[in-house]
Parts: sequence; C-alpha cells; structure tokens
Amino acid sequence: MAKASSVKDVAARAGVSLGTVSNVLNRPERVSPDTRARVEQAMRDLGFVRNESARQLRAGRSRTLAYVLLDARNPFFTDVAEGAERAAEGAGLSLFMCHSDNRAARERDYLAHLVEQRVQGILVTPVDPDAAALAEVRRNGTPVVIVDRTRSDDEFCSVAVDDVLGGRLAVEHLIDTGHTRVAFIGGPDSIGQVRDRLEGARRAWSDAGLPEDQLTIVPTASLTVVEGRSAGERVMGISKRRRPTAAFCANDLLALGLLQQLSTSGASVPGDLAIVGYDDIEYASAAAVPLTSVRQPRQELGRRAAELVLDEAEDPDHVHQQVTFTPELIARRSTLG
Amino acid sequence: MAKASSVKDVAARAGVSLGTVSNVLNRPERVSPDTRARVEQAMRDLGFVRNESARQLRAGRSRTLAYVLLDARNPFFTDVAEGAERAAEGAGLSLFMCHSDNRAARERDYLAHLVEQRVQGILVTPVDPDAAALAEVRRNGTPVVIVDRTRSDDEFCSVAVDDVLGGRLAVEHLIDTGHTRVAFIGGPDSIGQVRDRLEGARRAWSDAGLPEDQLTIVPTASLTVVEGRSAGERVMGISKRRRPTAAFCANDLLALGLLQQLSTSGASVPGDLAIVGYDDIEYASAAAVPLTSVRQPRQELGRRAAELVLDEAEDPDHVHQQVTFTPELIARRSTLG
DNA sequence: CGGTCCCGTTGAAACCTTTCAACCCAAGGA
DNA sequence: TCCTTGGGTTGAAAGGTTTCAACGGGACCG
Repeated sequence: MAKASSVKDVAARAGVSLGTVSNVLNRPERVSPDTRARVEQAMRDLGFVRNESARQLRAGRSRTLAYVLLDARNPFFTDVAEGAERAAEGAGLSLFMCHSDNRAARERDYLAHLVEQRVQGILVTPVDPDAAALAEVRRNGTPVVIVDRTRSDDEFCSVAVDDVLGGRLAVEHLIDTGHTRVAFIGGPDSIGQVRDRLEGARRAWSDAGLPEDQLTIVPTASLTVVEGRSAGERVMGISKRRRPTAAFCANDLLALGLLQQLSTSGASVPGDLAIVGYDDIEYASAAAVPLTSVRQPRQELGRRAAELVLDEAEDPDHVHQQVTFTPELIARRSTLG
Repeated sequence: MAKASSVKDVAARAGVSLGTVSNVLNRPERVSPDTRARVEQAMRDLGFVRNESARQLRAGRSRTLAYVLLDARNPFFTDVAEGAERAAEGAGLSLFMCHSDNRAARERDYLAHLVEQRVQGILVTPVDPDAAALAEVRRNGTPVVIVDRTRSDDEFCSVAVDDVLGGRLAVEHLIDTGHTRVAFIGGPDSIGQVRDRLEGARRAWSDAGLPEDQLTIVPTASLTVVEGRSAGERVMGISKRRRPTAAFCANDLLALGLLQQLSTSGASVPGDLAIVGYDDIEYASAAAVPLTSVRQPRQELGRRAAELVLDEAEDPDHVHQQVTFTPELIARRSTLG
C-alpha cells in the first residue's frame, strides 16, 4: 500500500502546476480539455484520492451531517434517519448515523467527536433533551436540531409529532366506531410520549361527554410485546359485563403482544376487543389481524430536521423553529372487523 | 457564532507558545502544572475545540471506523453494528453507520466519501461482494472487511456465519424430535444464504437416511411475513396424510408469518406443524408461540470484523482471513410443545 | 504593427495542528 | 565559578488542499 499520492504528485506527473490540478477537481470548466485529460490520466495512474481532511481544513466546512440516535434497533429511528439521509443526499452531503444506545456518556463522546470533525450539522434524539451538553455543542459552532423530543426552552430547532393529537385521533376513532368502554394500555408514564398520548385520549373522551370511569388505564412497565401480552391477560380477566370493548395501546409492540394474547386464548379481534396501536411499524400491517395504528410521518420528520439544520448552518438570519407534525390514523381490520 | 478559535488564539491568551498548547492537548505530563492550568483556562474562555481535520491532516490517520450496511431496518445489521461499535469504543474510535439502502450507487458514494475522509477502516455488507469498487477502496489505501457475505476470491478479510451448518442444525433438530416429513420454506434462491441453508437441510436429511421426496421445498418470493402467511396456506392445503409435520423457514419473518397463518386458521403449533425459524430476532422469542430459531452471533460478528479491520490497518504483516462463525439452535415451544 | 482583452495557467499564501530539534534557565556537582 | 543536566518551553516545518492575484501568450481590433 504505497503512500497515498497528493495533488503535487499528480501535478508533477501531468507536467502542470498544482493549482491546475485543483482546478480540474473543483472547476473543470476553467481548464482546457487536453490539460484536463492529461491530469485525469495522471490521477488514474497514481490512484489519487482527494484528502478530505485537507480540503476541509482549507474550506472550513465538511460535507457531512450526523444523526445521533437512541436506539438503532427501533424502526422508528431508522426511518427518521432514512428521511434525513434522502435530504442530505439531495444536498450533496453524507449522513452518518451514530448510535448512542441510550447512554449519556456515549452520546457525549459522539457529540464531541462530531464537533471536532466540524460536521455541518447534528441531528440528535438526546437521552436528555435539556442536557447542557447540547447547548455546549451549539456554542462550539455546530448547528443542532432536536428530533422527536422537545426542550423546555426554545433555544433549539426541533421536530416532533403531536402526541396529544395522536391520542385523540385514536380514541375518537374508537368512539366513532361505537365503543363506550375503552382501555388505555401503556407506561411507564415517565415517558413523555406516553403521558401525551394518554392526555389526548382523555380529552377525546371527555369531549365526547363519556363518563370518566369508563376509560380504564392499564399500566405497563415498558413498551414491549411481552408487556402487551400481560396487559391482555389483565384486560380479559375483567368480567365480561364491565370489560372494555376496545383498547388503545401506547405503541405497536404492546398492541402486537395484546393481539397475540387474545388469539392464543381464542378471543376475537375486533369482536371481543378492538385494538388501536401507535407508530404504524411495518409489523402492524403484517399482523395476523392487521392493526389500526397512528402513523407518524417518520421520514418527513428526518427530512425536515435535515433541512432545518442546514438552514441554521447557512442562513445567518436563521430563527429557531419548533416544528410539530400531525399524526394520522390508519384504520385496519383490528377495529373495523 | 464567533469564528472558532485555534491553538494560536489560545496560546496568545495564555501567554505561551502554540507548541505548549499542543503539549497540553497531547502530552499534558510534559507541561508544568501552572502553565497547564493557564492554558486550560484560556481554552475554556475561548470555547476552543480542536480541529480534527487539521489534526488528521498532520497525523495522517483518523479516529473513525465506518460500517456501510444494507438495511438499517433489519435488526440483524444493527446488532452487528452494535458489536462493531463496542469494539471501536474499546479502541478509542468512533463508529459511523452508513445506510446504503441496498443501492449500489449510494454505497459507492459512501465508500468514496469514507476513503477521502481517510477513515481507519471500513466494514461493509456490500450489495455485491464481488464488486470491483471494493478492490478499488483497498487499492486506495483503506482497509476493508466484508461482513456477512463472502467474496469469491480471498483478497479480503471477511466474517460470516456458516449457513450450511445452520440449515443442518435446524433440520437435525426436527429429525431428533421425531419428524419424518418436513417442509423447507424460503426463497428466492438468488440469495446465497437461502441456498446455503437449504443445502444444509438437505445434507442433514440425507445423512439421516430419510427419503428425499419427504423434504418438501416451498418456495417464496421474498423473506417477509406476508410471504410466510401465503406459504402457510400452501402447506396447510396439502392433504393431512401427506402434509409435512414440521417446517424450517429460511428466516424468522417467514416463520412469524407462517405462525400467524396457522393460529388464524385454528391449527396448533407445534401440534399440527412444528416450526423452526432462522436469525433469532427479538420477535422470535416474543411470538405467540415462542419460536425455535437458529441464532447467529451477530454482535460477535461485528466485533470480530472491527478487530480484523484494525489489524489490517496497523499490522504491516497482516494476512487476510475469512472467519466463519458457528450458528446455534435455540429450541423453544414451537418445536417442543 | 501596436495595444487590449481574455483564457489558461501559475505559485504562493492560508487553513490548524503536531512534531521535534533547539533553546533557556535553574539547580546540582565538581 | 564553571560545567552539566534536565525539565520546560519555543518556533519553525510539515502535512494536502483551495484560493486568488498575477502572469504569459494568443487572438482580435484598430
């Protein structure tokens, strides 16, 4: 592996000055066709690869965006990343994904590294949206956009989805399809999203003039398939007369677990219990009974976040915006029969 | 956002030379405590952040690895990434994930960008493992390790899992649990992994002396839940007398679809049909009937790949190795009742 | 034939860090 | 007192690219 060759080597081989080589690279139209051909040939001969560090050093900016995400295994985040990726691609940039794995320390390391790299901008779904580290990153000169979280101050751009509205949509749909006893399944309520979705559910309920005690809360310890199954056992353990006829789950994993539990025990969906999930993950539509679910515009979220971070990077008059997207209810057989 | 400050600014403010600032950064033990304190204070005052491009330019190497993966939504790849990440973290490096989304053009862009960035090494699950682009990357000076694919020549390090053995394990397990009519569900056979798993299944079958026509091939168009359901219909459409009593699915998504189809139609698992999946994804153990599945050491795969690429980067006597990992059968209720 | 203009090319400067030989000075030994 | 030693600090050079003012030469116009 011979030492990488530089513009100087290329220039020498092509018999031109190194300024010309640079012109071939950056403004080929300024160079006469035959000179250009000679330079390009020399590049091929030497296996020349432009050194991005040097270019960046000189240019002061990189050609990269980064998305620091909490959990690469959650399809929600990878979909967001994909949206951001497309936007980056459109702007001629690369998007690097960094997996903080929900660890604040790892997140900090990544952020520091990215700032040192002088990436054009950072999208981040932070472990703690109010962490001082984020302000520090921006103070150090790198634009930051917060994704799927909101910060208590408005010092940052952020993109998120209106979870209160999502909860409302879900429950309004159940009310519209005739249900008057409904369970909300989800938890722990330390998760902001869970709280918001429940809040939306409650508002829809009281707006419809339904009695508060007919909206049952079934708490779960986490948002997983296993918890969904156990919640199912609890719901079905209620005497038929008083049992809810529909359940709104705080996410699709819970809903899938619930669905499994019901079909294992011979109950019918939606006959015995209608189900609404949240997130509309791929498995939701592929379930044994396709799930009604609240869809968030995930790719759009990523795309918009990328646009915002680029605006912050390029527009000196940039004003921070908190963008809220609108979720959408996708009705399927689990509520429609 | 004031222009970022450099070591020179820090030096001026601290009243020392810029060499000293650099020493504080890189060999703090050489600097007297009070000078160091002064310099560090100046850094804080100015919000100094080391410019990684310049450092890299000087040092000739970066502090980064990258993993270019096919599909960020597939938990298999993100688990591999996680293993690589841990290894990178251990070596003081960052790992960037790049999502090629199965598009050769995007993969090419990423590889080019990474080479220009002079990353220390690239892990890649390529769209086409024999693509000339990979050889080009290495020729240009960046170590490359191929993950979960194998190349026809041995010019690269690679890490993969023995799919033939995996297929064998699955079918041996079914034979051991008393089945003499088995279906292999999977396709298309343009996918190398599908071919290998089937090959392993066949070998186990004939080694056990069972008649070839009792191993039924049920082809699918892709490895998805929906295809699994349709395969289920086909299998259950066979007259009871000749119907297989067990199915080995080429991946877990097929197995989950199959399971859904069976439970929807009232068939029992494993009573009417035992099921073995492949990959042991998270949903496999969380399914209505927990799935027996063939587990691949995903994190280990990533970890080893990272080690290999670092070895290639650092050891002048590096020899390319093709590492093959051994899969493991995880028996659960879908075959054991 | 002389003067302009424009195109293509050149060479040096700048970007910021790290490294390393050289230097200074105080302390200790002769 | 002079010399040595060594810790602490310095300043210049190097690394590869981009930019830009300047330059050379050919073509065109008068």
